[in-house]
Amino acid sequence: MKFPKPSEAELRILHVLWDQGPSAVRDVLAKLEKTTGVGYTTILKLLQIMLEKGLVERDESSHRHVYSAKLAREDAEERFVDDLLESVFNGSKKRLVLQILEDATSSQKELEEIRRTILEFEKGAVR
Amino acid sequence: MKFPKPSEAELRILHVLWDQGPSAVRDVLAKLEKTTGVGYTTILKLLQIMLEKGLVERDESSHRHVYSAKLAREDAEERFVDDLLESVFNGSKKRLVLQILEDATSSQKELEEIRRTILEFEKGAVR
DNA sequence: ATTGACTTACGAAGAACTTCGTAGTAAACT
DNA sequence: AGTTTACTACGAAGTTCTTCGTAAGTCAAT
Repeated sequence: MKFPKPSEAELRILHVLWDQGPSAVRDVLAKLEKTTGVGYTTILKLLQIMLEKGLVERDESSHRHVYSAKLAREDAEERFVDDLLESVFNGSKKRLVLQILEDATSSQKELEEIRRTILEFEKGAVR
Repeated sequence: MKFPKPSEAELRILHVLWDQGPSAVRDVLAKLEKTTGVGYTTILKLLQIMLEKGLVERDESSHRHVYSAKLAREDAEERFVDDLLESVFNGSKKRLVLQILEDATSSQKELEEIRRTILEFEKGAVR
């Protein structure tokens, strides 16, 4: 277990770093202040904490520090999925997938998309 | 949004109530003390808090209170999946399913199981 | 009826998370 | 150069979560 699980607020910041690439505090704030209403120093503090945890790294060569995600999107996704599987579905991927399919908000279009995804995956991923 | 999202410890207790049905504190403890090493009053306190939140209800007719889950397993599963979709996968079920398939711990057997699950679902669920 | 075991209620402490205010420092601008 | 603006660092407060200790109530069995 290399990385700690990012908290909700940390995850919001990681999304920005994944989407925009290396960013200064103000760049992250620009993306989050509308949706979260959070202040500048909050983002700063969170990034500092994330730095300590190893979730991000920073470039201090200029006065305006630039942060980038050290935890890859894929790895974070896998970590969250594994945790959900363990804590909610007793490790059963089958039951998790079924729950996704049965989700009240599932549209016909989504279902078709998921079906195609699985077909393509099986075609490409021979193990 | 009727129910608050159960915390980790609350979820562990809900699993016991889902599996065993209505249970007293001691019954829950019996199932959890080996795995979590947690004490009696911890379970008691958690159940009291869960009662306040509406996650469980209790029968006080006897001195030994009996708790039962008010939040259904299905509803909890849906809630957790929806939250994960929102917070990690930007609402994309396709990407979540893909992540499950790509999960490092996926065995051939599991993949086959998931494929069958989807086929069966599509057969049964015409919309 | 006293003791002992079991139970509930309550408070409190420690940890993690989230947020912000304040102070100090660097950069930019007139 | 002096002032304004932008940035970092740090501390602290409020919240939730998890845990347990202690006190008080109930019940059964001697």
